[in-house]
Amino acid sequence: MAKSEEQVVEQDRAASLGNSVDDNNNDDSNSSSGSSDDGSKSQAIEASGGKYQLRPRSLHARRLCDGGDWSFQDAIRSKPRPPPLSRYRRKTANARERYRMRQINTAFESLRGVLPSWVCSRRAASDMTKIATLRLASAYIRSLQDILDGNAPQDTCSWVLSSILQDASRPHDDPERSSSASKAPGSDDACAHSEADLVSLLCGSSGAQDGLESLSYLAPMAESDTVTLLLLESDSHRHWSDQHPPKGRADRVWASDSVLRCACAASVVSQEGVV
DNA sequence: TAGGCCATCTGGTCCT
DNA sequence: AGGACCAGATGGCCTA
Repeated sequence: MAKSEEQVVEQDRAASLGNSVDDNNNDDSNSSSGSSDDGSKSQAIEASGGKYQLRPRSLHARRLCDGGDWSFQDAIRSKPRPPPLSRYRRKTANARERYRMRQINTAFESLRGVLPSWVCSRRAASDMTKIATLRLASAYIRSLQDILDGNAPQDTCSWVLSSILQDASRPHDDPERSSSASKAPGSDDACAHSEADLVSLLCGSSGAQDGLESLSYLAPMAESDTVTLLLLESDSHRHWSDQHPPKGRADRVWASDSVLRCACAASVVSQEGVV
């Protein structure tokens, strides 16, 4: 026989009563009840080289750590804890939460779908995490904005574009391309010669706040890989830019894909400390 | 084995 | 009251 909702509520409440405010705190219960308020603050242990911090587990210590100066006891008294949800409502809430998260994941999939393939091409599919997707999309949007605003490094781009276009016209999932990009460069003298030119061009065109900084969180790419990627058969492509000088906004937008690749490469080069 | 990413559960808060 | 949103906790899976 099914339990009545009241019974379930009672059961849940009884279960929750075992959890005081400091439930699941076993380590710092002493500090929260003792006189070590200063110590609780210091319990925000630095971890992972300062990238993140460990917060105290007890609410009391956490309030102190977060800088609140209100009375914890007063807060407890003035705002009684609401009863836990019934089992039915808990289940429905869980289902809603799952649905909400599915929607979020669907949105992430859509976002990955609208990103140009080359933006993600250097990443394995498994590397397109949510945070990576957001960062790439953010960089992509900012770079598009730069192009529309005319802030893109066009001199640089017009030179580099020619070496990019064939790559852009290839199938995006060409395994050879990624392997060639990761291949150890340096065997080609022409590449080695052009590398300095490229770097100087990229450095000269990437000002301190030219928008390329927005790409700084792209996946790190070795300078040698960047140059190898950009200089693939550059001579044969140079003819293209001669025959197709940028005319208007449409052309610029049309070339945005390649311009962005240039911007990404420039960003990566500067990120590698070449500048 | 540590660390990253993810899905899920859960409680708190705010809004309608 | 119930739903939406958020953040913390937890465990599983994968990879270096």
